[in-house]
Amino acid sequence: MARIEDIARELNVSVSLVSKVLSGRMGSTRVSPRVAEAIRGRADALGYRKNVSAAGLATGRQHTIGVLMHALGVPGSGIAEAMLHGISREAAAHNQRVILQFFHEDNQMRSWIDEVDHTSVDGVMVCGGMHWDLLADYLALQQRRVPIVTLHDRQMHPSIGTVGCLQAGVGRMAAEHLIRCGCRRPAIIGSNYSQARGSLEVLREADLPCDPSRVFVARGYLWTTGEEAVAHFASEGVQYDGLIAHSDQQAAGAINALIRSGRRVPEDVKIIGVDNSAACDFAVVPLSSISQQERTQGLLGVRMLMSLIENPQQRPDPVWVEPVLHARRSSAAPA
Amino acid sequence: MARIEDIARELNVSVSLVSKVLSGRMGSTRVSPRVAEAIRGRADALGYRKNVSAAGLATGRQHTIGVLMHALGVPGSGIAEAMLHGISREAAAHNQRVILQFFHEDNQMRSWIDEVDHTSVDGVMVCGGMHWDLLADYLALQQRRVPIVTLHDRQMHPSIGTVGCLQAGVGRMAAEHLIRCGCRRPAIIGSNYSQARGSLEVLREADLPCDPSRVFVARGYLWTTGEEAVAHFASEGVQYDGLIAHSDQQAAGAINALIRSGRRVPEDVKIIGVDNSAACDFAVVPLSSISQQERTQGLLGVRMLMSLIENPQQRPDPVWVEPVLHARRSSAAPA
DNA sequence: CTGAAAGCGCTTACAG
DNA sequence: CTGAAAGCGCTTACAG
Repeated sequence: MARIEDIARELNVSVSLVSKVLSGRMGSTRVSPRVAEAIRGRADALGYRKNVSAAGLATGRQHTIGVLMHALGVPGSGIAEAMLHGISREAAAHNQRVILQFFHEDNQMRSWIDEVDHTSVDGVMVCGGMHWDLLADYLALQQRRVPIVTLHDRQMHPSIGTVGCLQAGVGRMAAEHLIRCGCRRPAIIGSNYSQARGSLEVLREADLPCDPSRVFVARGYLWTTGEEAVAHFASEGVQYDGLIAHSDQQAAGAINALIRSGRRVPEDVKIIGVDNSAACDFAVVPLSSISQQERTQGLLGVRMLMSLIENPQQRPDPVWVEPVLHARRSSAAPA
Repeated sequence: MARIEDIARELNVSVSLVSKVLSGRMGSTRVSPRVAEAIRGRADALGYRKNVSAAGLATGRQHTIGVLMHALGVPGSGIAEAMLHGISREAAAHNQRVILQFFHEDNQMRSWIDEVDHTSVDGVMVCGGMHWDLLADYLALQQRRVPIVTLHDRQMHPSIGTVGCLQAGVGRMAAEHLIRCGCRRPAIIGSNYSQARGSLEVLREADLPCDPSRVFVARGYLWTTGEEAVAHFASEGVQYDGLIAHSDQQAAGAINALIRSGRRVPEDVKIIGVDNSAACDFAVVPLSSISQQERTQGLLGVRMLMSLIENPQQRPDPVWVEPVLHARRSSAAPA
């Protein structure tokens, strides 16, 4: 509960000087090292801690960023947590606190944003599902001088900073990998349009079958959709020697269904998922997967946001992280 | 950027009155509904947002709680995220912001705590691994008038509020379940001492084999320890018809190893894990598991912390949530 | 009952 | 160069 004033009084120096020394912002002021040392020593001895509200009120900087996480990732994927780890660590490196709020509905998010301005956070980061309905709210927030960075796979607006991973690239990587492993007729569990498009492009370029019948359009990323896809392709008589899933859960569900129907993975069908979740390693057949580097996204997102906070006029180009392939046995070529 | 003063001036009322109306704390003051309405209307029209730093400085309440998360849960378990969801939602219900920081080492945590006092957060919640080394820091934080609640499975100190799940109870539940499913000779993958003890108690009470040789002491909760346990019991010649694991990853690793060695789950060996993670549903053999209700823990933790913030003198009794059994095929009794 | 005024603890432009 | 003083925007005890 010691205040700057207490230190100043005890040391017979001005409050200004103590403030300047303790905040490290000396301006044009000069102090003898002796005095500076005395001030710091006294602060320590008194257990002085800066009152962040008072400092924030005076400077207008809160040293706080808001993180809004909109239901991200399939349960167990661990991607939301990875992103938060990246954000948390990088924010700490920039001496920023992180205010976290999870959301399930647009309206919760809208009312949170509506209450916020530059006196509560220095900037805002939005993670998870992209919601065009919220664009107007994001822009309104910017008007209130709160810079915003989204961690999405598309840039919603030129004035909104974005870090993400291009989904078409993920889809391309999956298809290229299966082809490299010897697949000639991969099928696709298509939950993500851009990923599916990327995969189909690669198949077309390689002169492999790529008609729409080879894509099972799923509504979601859960393991059940993987089972459904296997059943669907069977009932439609679609032949395939590879399966591109859009989540690891999906891929796991598909593996289970295939094994149950007597097919072998990877001998008969090679499979690859997305998320590189922990379960890839301990699946019956260790699962090949593609990581979108969520942790790195979080880190780069914070950097971009900090740079926007320093210089609000910028319109930074979107940053796209490269997906990373993790090949495991589910896609292994015959030995 | 509108301030209370702007509203007051436009409406020709006092700043005090506007503050009282907008904060809803009228004290002994009375306003006509007409004036109150006018004030609120003007605030809306001007896009007024309370400056939380100024309010915090004046009242001493920050409407913010700090959440320190110390590497919690095996990757993919989803328990850290569940806990955060519970915390985030309940904090919002109490109109509190959540400041989140992840930690990997004691010292990071120590220095965070050391910088904090009641002018930056109203209270602190500690989740994840229990670190006795930090007890002194927690108590020092309390001295600085910051109440603290830990989400641990033991109470570290009578003055520290605690919400958790008693590990012996988890162990008991696992053993009781396997016995109910027909196991007469369960073995244990013992990563958690208290859980193992609980299971052994139940075995002893049921007059089933419970000598130490039936516990494989593992160092960690990853799937590899599950494989190691199966190999260990095989090489030691330990016979078992049930396997109690202390994480789902472990259980999954064990299932894989058992299947590879030609044993059937659940026919030859019944297995149960802990965490009730998403992967339980899409494992080759859907995995029975025990949930420690992390989401509920988070919720109750916030409630306890809020109550400590209102009334710092309390020494609330620890709250232990009941573990919840989720039976799946891996432990199914013969049909 | 009402509102002017002091105060929360810091920062910094600027008078001396 | 230095430090007194004003100011950040809110809250609330208390003088009238």
